[in-house]
Amino acid sequence: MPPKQQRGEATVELLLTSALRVYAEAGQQGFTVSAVTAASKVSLGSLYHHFGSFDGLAAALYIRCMEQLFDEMIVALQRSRTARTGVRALVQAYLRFTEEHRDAALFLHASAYSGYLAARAEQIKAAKAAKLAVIGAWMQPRMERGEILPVPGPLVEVLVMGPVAEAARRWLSDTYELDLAEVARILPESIWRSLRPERSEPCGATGTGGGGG
Amino acid sequence: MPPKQQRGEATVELLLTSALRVYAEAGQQGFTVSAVTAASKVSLGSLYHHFGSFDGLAAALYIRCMEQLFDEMIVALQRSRTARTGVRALVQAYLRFTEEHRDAALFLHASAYSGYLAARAEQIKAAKAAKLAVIGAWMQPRMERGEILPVPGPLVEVLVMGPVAEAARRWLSDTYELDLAEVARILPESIWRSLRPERSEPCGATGTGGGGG
DNA sequence: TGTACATCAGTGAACGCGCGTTCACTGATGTAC
DNA sequence: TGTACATCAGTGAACGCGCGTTCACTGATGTAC
Repeated sequence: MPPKQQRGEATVELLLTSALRVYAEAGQQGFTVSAVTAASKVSLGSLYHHFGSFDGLAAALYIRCMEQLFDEMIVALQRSRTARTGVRALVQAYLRFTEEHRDAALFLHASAYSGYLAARAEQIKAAKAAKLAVIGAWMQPRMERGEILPVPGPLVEVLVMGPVAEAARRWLSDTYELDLAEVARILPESIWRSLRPERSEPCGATGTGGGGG
Repeated sequence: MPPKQQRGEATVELLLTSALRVYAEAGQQGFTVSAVTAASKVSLGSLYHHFGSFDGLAAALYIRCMEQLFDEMIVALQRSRTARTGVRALVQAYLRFTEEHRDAALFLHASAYSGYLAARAEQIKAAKAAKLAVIGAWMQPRMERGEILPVPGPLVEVLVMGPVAEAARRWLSDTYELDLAEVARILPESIWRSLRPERSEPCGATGTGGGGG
């Protein structure tokens, strides 16, 4: 249900932005229709006109944040040539997004099991798959060329996204003191170490077999 | 507020067990006081007598599951001698717990941002810190001996728990097809590769300049 | 250009439901003498 | 051992609140002739 008039677009934008702010400021428990209408000054009926339900709004917000994160990772990835620089770029893009869009990152992490996504799980899965396919297309030839350890596909994702996501979660939670700049310095290479092929030469040599670019 | 009579203990146990089942079967949205009292056949007043509030019950359940997971990891860790076998044991214990106590693992992951823990954040943090201290005590001398890459403390946690947690989340979500047995075969060594010191052999020198201790 | 009409966008009072919580109470258990 | 009393454990009807949602409506925009 995309809006068909300009003012509709503006209202949708205002609602999503306000919803994210409400979530960031009031948390899961304070994330309610009335809080969003109060924060946005948009009327209740207008919210329902555009999103059909509160879950609908939440799902739309989730998809928007998710695609934004993926798009930034994809841009970073496609600037890279070797497997190593690609993996490092993915990790750095994720961390940069987390820092620059704290509220969106928090919403993404916190929504994972939140129930309001359950009804639209298929839609969300499809949106995610579309973005993952782009990343997969970049990775696949490099895996085939042996620039990445021959590990089953899903495990590559686990090894890359696992540590970054965990670092992001901890930074977002305030409970742990985590210096994101330090994480950005160390983590990309640490993650790459878990993925790079073992050295086959006697010793030294080009390491990743890359050198290119 | 620990129960002072045996039948009290039994009721508490029954409530926690039922709550976990309710969560597993009905999800976040179906996780309500009335669902728990219905499932456990314990009266509402009795629930409040023991836990004070519904959040109190949820927090108690969270702590119980969390400590169970940590305890299994700690047992596995303390059977190990080298840094490598220790890290592998931690990872494997986590995966085993996930498979054997699916409901508890799900509850742990899903509760992370759930709001009902917010009020007791301090208590939970303390309980977690107590367990982490045990793991830390095991790790520290080995880090000092250079058996683990000299990476800042919190990042070791991120590198170990990140991929395991991500794999667990994916297995729990049913959305991805992930063979937990395969994960258990590959992940421990992959994670170890991100933590082990670089080979210091013939040509490479000590790499990070660590060695110390 | 003016008018008529359809559709889109926005409004806000009202509603019903189910949630977490309270409370006055009964029954069981433990303990003191 | 028996009795009296305090505390713990358990009960379930009742309550109030705030949630998501509905709906009859007005106003704005776009379009056809």
